[in-house]
Amino acid sequence: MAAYRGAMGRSPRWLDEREHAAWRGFLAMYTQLTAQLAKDLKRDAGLSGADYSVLVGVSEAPDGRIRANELGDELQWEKSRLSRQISRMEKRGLVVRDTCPTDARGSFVVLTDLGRRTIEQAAPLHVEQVRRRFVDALTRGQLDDLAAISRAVLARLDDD
Amino acid sequence: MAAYRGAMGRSPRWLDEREHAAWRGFLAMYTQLTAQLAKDLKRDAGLSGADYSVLVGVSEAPDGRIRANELGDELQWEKSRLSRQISRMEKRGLVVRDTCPTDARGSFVVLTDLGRRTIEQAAPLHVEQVRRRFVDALTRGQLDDLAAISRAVLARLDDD
DNA sequence: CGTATTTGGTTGACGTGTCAACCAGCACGC
DNA sequence: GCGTGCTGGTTGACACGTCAACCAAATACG
Repeated sequence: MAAYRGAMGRSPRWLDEREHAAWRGFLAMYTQLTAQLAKDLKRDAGLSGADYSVLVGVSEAPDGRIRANELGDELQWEKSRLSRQISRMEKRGLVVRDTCPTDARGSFVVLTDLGRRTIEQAAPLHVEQVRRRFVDALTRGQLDDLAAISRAVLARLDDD
Repeated sequence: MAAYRGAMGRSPRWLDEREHAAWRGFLAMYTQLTAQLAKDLKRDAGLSGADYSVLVGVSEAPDGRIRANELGDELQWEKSRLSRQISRMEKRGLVVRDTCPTDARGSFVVLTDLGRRTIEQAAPLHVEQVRRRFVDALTRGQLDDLAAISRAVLARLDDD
């Protein structure tokens, strides 16, 4: 979603220099930052970002078990997305599915030993990379600025 | 790439509250913002974000023609990604490929009439949505803050 | 109670992205 | 000129995501 500067007939309010710099910079920064972090994570722990998110979600739940349902809410993922991701991770032995005794439709996602070892090894490395590539590049003030910016945009999205 | 708060043995420097808020907020904001903009774009113009970027890149080039090569550099895309994207767009009649007279290996991507009509219709609508959902949610100061933050992170990435 | 609706989850079809292998053509050095 | 390597691009295999259709179990409600 790059910007467009071509000809147009009486267009709406175009982006001025300041707005354009913010928007393009933001997009480029996110894209490159997450691409680099994904590479780091793959190299250091053999995980994709999706793998990592799921392992974090499951490992934080009591006993390393969580209803697929809840995990989906927490990650804000569509159910089909979660289902496919869990299938892939199950094949690799990181998690297993378990039936839910109180709701026959539902299922639990359960961390395996391998899954736990994997996330416990991956998490500190990942955090270190986030720090190196993101947190440490910014001042405390900038971190607060960014948090405020994020809140403002999210609030706007919620309004609509 | 959510954060991890589980147990760990003498981990590296964990993220404190401020850092965590900035990082999680940033990720959530980007994810939701771009998801919404993608929906807008699909609904308003039948385009994906990738379609839009390509159409912008091609339409800005003289005569609506650009070397695949250059387009890839501009978008920072891998060549295989661009190749597949162009194939899909060619099927839909938005662009066509053309051979390059001065380098038999190379090819041009050329905007069709449909492609031009499409981007000229889509661009103002898209910009309006970016304004609504992003630019107008922030103050001028915040736009400048975000641009500075982006520069800082990108500079850090470049160093490594 | 019995039917209607909602909820939890899987799957098929397909769009999209990456990596590695591959091929052809250019460019450089001797 | 002619290897040798670099560049431009495509493709196969696979990871990942969405949408819509589907199924079964739970729940709501007359």
